[in-house]
Amino acid sequence: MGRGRVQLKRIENKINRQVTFSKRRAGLLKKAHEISVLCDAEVALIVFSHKGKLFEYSTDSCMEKILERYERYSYAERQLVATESQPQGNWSMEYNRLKAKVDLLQKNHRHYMGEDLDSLSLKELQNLEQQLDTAIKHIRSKKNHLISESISEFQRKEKAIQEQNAMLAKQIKEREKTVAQAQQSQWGQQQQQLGLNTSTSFLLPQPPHPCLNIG
Amino acid sequence: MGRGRVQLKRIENKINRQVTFSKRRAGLLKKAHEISVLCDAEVALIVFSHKGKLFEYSTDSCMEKILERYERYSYAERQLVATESQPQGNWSMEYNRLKAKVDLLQKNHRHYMGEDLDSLSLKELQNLEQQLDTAIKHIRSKKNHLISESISEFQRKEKAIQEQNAMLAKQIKEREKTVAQAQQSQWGQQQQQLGLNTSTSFLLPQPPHPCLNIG
DNA sequence: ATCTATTAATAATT
DNA sequence: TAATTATTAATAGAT
Repeated sequence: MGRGRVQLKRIENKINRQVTFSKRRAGLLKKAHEISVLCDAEVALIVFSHKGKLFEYSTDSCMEKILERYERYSYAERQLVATESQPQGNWSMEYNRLKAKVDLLQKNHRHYMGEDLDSLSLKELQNLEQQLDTAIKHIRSKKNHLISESISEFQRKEKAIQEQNAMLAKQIKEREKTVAQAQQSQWGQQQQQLGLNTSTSFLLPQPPHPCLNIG
Repeated sequence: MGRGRVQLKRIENKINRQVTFSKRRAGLLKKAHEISVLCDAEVALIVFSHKGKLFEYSTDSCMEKILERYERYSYAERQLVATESQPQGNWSMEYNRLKAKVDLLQKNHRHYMGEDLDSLSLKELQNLEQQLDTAIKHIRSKKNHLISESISEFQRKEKAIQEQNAMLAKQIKEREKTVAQAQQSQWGQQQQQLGLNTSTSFLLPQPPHPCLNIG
């Protein structure tokens, strides 16, 4: 949009760069405001010029609140960056920085517990509600996942145990057979020892049947 | 830019708002990147959707540095305020103690955001769910309280304004009467000045009635 | 998601 | 720095 297209790289001509910066900065701030109003979004925009001058836009002019909200969201990564070493220089400053962080986290935590809500605006309450709603959905989904996992684990175990049972029952049956055969042959031998003809054995009582009922 | 111009006010249609948000968000992030490259500027852009989802852009992906620069630039006071009670003895120990606290709070916070749930047991998840449920109930109750408060505030205001309206209307009517009487008496005087008997005045045309329609 | 008629942004120029 | 203008880019509404 302009006479001729433009390469996405640093404008080397200082004057042009300055002019383009002014124009595009205005456009960017305008668009930030527009999306904020049109789409009911919360926007924070910070621009430092090449020369170090600050320009900013924030929905409802409350940059601080938006930045706090941002920190709440992205603390996880932040911490990884900040958890390296201990401060080399000003202990006092670092200590206070950390203390402020603790205060903020504790305040947030109370809000997440549904406490100390008096200081919050309607908008903030709505944001909080939405956040908690999302969180609770995640938690329920995780919980349900765990539950269904443990159910299928139980089912697996049950099946395995039943199979083991069946195998054991089979083994027992086979052992019975072996025992029966052994007893039978032993009994035959006893008859032989008694000098009786095996052909007449069908007239004699059978050996007792070992009966093990399972389940 | 688009078919028909657009009013700068919240898009009420939910679908349209969502679509416009997607499109404009992409455009905004792109433009932020462009000005950053073309003009060698440092840009931080944070966008929370209506639903609370976060989108961000930052030059060279170092949001932290830019936010710190911002705070240095415009909120130098902040750090000065927090300089009160400090540990007298072992700075290192106190610092680490505080750091541990921050870690714990952040871990909790992530859980309250529905993140990092893998380390939690079923029991812990159930506790968390219950806690959030309670919190959300408090928040909703607070929210509803605020809403009903602002509704009755509006009603009060409406009533007051209506009463004022009625009073103003009454005043205007009285003023009309006064004006009419004044005109009437003026008209009567004119008749007298013309030497006519006032008793015959009923035969003469009445003075025009000044009619001020309101609403 | 993709298309396209339109508006908006802006690069070059004055 | 501020207009103007010729172009390109963004996007609203439609599909």
